[in-house]
Amino acid sequence: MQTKSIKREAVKKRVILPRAVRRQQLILATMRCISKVGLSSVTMAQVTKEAGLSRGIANLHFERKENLLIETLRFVTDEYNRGQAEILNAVTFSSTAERLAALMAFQFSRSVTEVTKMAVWFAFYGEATSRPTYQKICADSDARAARSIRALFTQLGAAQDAAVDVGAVTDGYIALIDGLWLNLLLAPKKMTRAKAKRVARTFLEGVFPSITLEL
Amino acid sequence: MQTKSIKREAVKKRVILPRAVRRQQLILATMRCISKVGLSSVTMAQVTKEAGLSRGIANLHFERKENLLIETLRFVTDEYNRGQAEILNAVTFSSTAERLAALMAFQFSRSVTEVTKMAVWFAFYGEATSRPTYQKICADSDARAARSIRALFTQLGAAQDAAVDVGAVTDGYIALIDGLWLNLLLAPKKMTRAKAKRVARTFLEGVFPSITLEL
DNA sequence: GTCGAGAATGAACGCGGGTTCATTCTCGAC
DNA sequence: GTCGAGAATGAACCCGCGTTCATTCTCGAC
Repeated sequence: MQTKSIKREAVKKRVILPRAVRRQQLILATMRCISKVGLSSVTMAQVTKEAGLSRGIANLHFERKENLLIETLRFVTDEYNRGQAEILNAVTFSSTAERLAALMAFQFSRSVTEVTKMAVWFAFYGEATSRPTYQKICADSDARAARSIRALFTQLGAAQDAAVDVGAVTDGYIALIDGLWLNLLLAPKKMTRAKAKRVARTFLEGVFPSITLEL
Repeated sequence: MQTKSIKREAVKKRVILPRAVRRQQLILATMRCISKVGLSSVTMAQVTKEAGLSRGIANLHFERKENLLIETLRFVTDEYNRGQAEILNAVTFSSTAERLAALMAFQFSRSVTEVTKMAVWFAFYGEATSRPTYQKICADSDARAARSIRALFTQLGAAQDAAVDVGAVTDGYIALIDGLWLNLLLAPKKMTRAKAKRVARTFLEGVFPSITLEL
């Protein structure tokens, strides 16, 4: 007799999916919401709606809102660190300069500089001062990133004629990238990915005079 | 007969002060609160308590919470821009290099890098993506700062042997300072004001080889 | 002194948001 | 097919926060 299915449009069939899938759906929805309305006014209702799921599901998979936020931050930092590590550990580069060029290309790639990700990144940075958990995640991520970049710069420094303060250059390069990302986010009309790359190159050619960077 | 004043400790006498004073008290209290609990969880109750005033006073002087927050952001950016302009417009410097050194000293002075101020600064940056008003205030402040720094660097560039991409160097310097501030805020144990200054100097000496910066 | 303007107070209100949980639904085991 | 475990739902609850406003207090004008 097909009673229910006749002329019933948009019948929402309940779907059951693995925990990991649900968690990722919610994390991605959270990122979109943060970049849309800001960390300080994201609500659970918005996130679950954005994910196309029911009200209570976030609590089912993350217990508390705070956990969802923390996992979102971790998701973004982990993804970045994986990408960076992939380049810095790859064995396929024929020169250090080439590896460095690849790093910069990655740091200013569309994928990394996507508003959705950078908005999340800086939203949490902005709250890190008052939230030890955020601060720790950010600091750990930064430290990991710094260590491998420092190694790269040590190689580059050894190939120079004059002595280079590798520590200062590493700190400076990382700060420069952070600052450029911030600019990219706050004034996208004034700062572009191409311009940012040129700025970074100018800096590197300044401190490593004998380098040649093809981008 | 002195009825009331005998043995009455902590008698709260109601004090009436000019509007401007009250506003500033509230703004300063807001800054302390933001750096303590974060922009996303500041409450009016906290702010007024921190200011040692009554519950309703913030609404009396600012109407809505949002206005208080906006004025707080403006307060911080204005103060910074006034300080920077003072150095960049001063007529007392005998050389451009000297003026630049003064700028750096200011940018990493105790007063500017105070947690209370930087936490506020980055808290609003973090929300700027989703709040046009914040974004505009930040962008305007940045633009003003950039213009005068660019003028300074144009002078420095003209004194160099080789051609310098002044636009790129200006953008880079500003990004570098922002990034160093962020580091100072997030990892104060790893980055110090002295170290940050050294990093900035390394960068400048790289792009302006013939400069000498005494700090 | 008296009076009025308006600054300051804080109790009370209403709404919006996180969280809970009874209920419904799905799917694999048997 | 039947059953049970547990995934998913969303209405309901409750608390906390921004905002309001009747009331109190201060101070300058006269």
